Amino acid sequence: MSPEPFDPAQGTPTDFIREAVKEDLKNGRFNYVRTRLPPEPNGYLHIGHVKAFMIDYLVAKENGGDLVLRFDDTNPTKEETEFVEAIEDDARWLGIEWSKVTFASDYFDLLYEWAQKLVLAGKAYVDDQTPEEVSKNRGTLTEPGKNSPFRDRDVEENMDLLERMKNGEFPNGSRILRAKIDMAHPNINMRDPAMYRILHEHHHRTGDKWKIYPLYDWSHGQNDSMEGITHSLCSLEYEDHRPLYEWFLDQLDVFKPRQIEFARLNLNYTVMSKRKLRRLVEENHVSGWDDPRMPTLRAMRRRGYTANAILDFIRRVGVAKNYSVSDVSLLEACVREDLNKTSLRRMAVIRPLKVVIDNYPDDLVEEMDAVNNPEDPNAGTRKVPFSKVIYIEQDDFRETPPPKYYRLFPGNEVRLRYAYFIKCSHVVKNDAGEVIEVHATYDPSTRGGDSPDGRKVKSTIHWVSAKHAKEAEVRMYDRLFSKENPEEGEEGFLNCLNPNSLEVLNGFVEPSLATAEAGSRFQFERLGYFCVDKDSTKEKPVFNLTVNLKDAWAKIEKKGN
RNA sequence: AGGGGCGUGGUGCAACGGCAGCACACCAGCCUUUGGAGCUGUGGAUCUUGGUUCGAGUCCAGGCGCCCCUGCCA
Repeated sequence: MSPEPFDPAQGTPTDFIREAVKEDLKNGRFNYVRTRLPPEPNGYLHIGHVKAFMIDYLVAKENGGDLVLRFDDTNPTKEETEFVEAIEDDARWLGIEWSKVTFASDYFDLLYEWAQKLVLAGKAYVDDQTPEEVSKNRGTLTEPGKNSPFRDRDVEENMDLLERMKNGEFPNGSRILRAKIDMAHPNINMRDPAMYRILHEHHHRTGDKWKIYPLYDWSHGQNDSMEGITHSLCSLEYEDHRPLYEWFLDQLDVFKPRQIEFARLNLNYTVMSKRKLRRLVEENHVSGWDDPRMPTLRAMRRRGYTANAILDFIRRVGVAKNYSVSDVSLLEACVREDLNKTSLRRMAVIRPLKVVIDNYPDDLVEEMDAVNNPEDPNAGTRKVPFSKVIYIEQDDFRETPPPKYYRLFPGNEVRLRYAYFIKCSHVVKNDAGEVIEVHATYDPSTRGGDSPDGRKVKSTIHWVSAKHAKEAEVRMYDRLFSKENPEEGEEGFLNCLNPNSLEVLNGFVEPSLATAEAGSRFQFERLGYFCVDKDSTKEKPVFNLTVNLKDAWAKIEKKGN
């Protein structure tokens, strides 16, 4: 019943990173493998992170190495403890294992000593230029920068100034510590990059101890070295930073990990940047970080996605250096494949239409045997009550059937799943001319769904007994954006929100669903996979659409038009 | 324009000088007590030009296109 645990060794294709790591082991560059997960604790994990996480985790695991979960908390103005917990929780849910949890801030003291070493060696200096001057003197893509007038300060003065920066003697922004490299370097990251900035801010771990905080370039590689990370795997935009990563380590003459870059995950019909996701939440386009339409792990969990399905998707997407945008339909296919094997089937009618079976006894109730999961015989069967008045799906009835429509219409016979053949006799309409009630007759000899005379029907439809059904709220989700690439344009993504991304329906579910617990998953036959939401109550269960079933009829109908 | 990368069906990824393949999507059919699932099949790609080679997606040279880089963000 429970999904099989994810086996990294199974079917994980090789890629250029795995090959590079193997090569490093073979030629002795390293004799073990250790990677690191470097989330910044300033937001929730989204599916894009999963790709990076799995590369880090599996590369370590496949080579008998380990993974360090290191929070990159070098910027106290943006980071919060709340996210640390959430990130760990999501990562655990994915099945990722790490040997220890660390923080960049654990190394602030040692990192400061290393900075002093560089100052002493004449490789770093305190710059008093304003941020504007620093920026202006950096030059442009095509023009070299200009040396700072403070670049040639002597070592003693630099040491003194750095210490006083640390002690909080100077205001924010008044000075920075910079590496002394080359202001004319064609790679702008090498034009005397900043190492420390002054920030009189409270830090979620170190409190008020520090008045200066390291920048990413100065922190990350040094932390990698301190932790004995062999392979620092990151996304493409850090390729330009690799020369700097290596420069610091070379100057320091310390253990030197290897940085390798790969293309991050992008998904169509989705935005992935933290800033944009935050706007969706803050401007109430969604109900929160765990709104099931969001690409965050919290949201996907709530929606009913399994870790297995997400991991399978990541595996199938692969790893390369091409900028790429993956198709959400692949993700959906992975979810269907996983859920198809494991989900219990239930009947639910989400857009109800009343059907009265005129020749069925008024007070009779029969218990029909229904299969729980045709993909899994061990899932057994259950009883579903049947009676004279039932609900069927509005889509399953047409007064005038279009071509190729096999479902119920006047004069046509269909099978009620696990129950009887019924034939539509007539309809009842309201003043507006809408069909509000369908009348039918049943064939008592077809109990269970087969006719003794061998008569066939072309369609089987699902139903619930009106008398026994439980009312339920069903939240139907669709893509949050109506454009394949909502990211293009700054404001663009808010202009292409799909107005129909959430539709709340009130339907009826079979009685066995009345007590389903939050988080449990079912297939509603012929509709899709659904997950019980945390908003569910005993009085009114709430179901989230995880993903719909493939709908062949919808395709036929669409083509007809 | 300077630097760093990347160009293989619609999408994502393979092919490591030797028959361009896989998955999803698409299309057609079979089967079906889910128009689900499953099964079978079709179509469709090496950015371009030249070179090396018996043989080039792969190696070389030029061109073209796309992405990233001028935070005291990561």
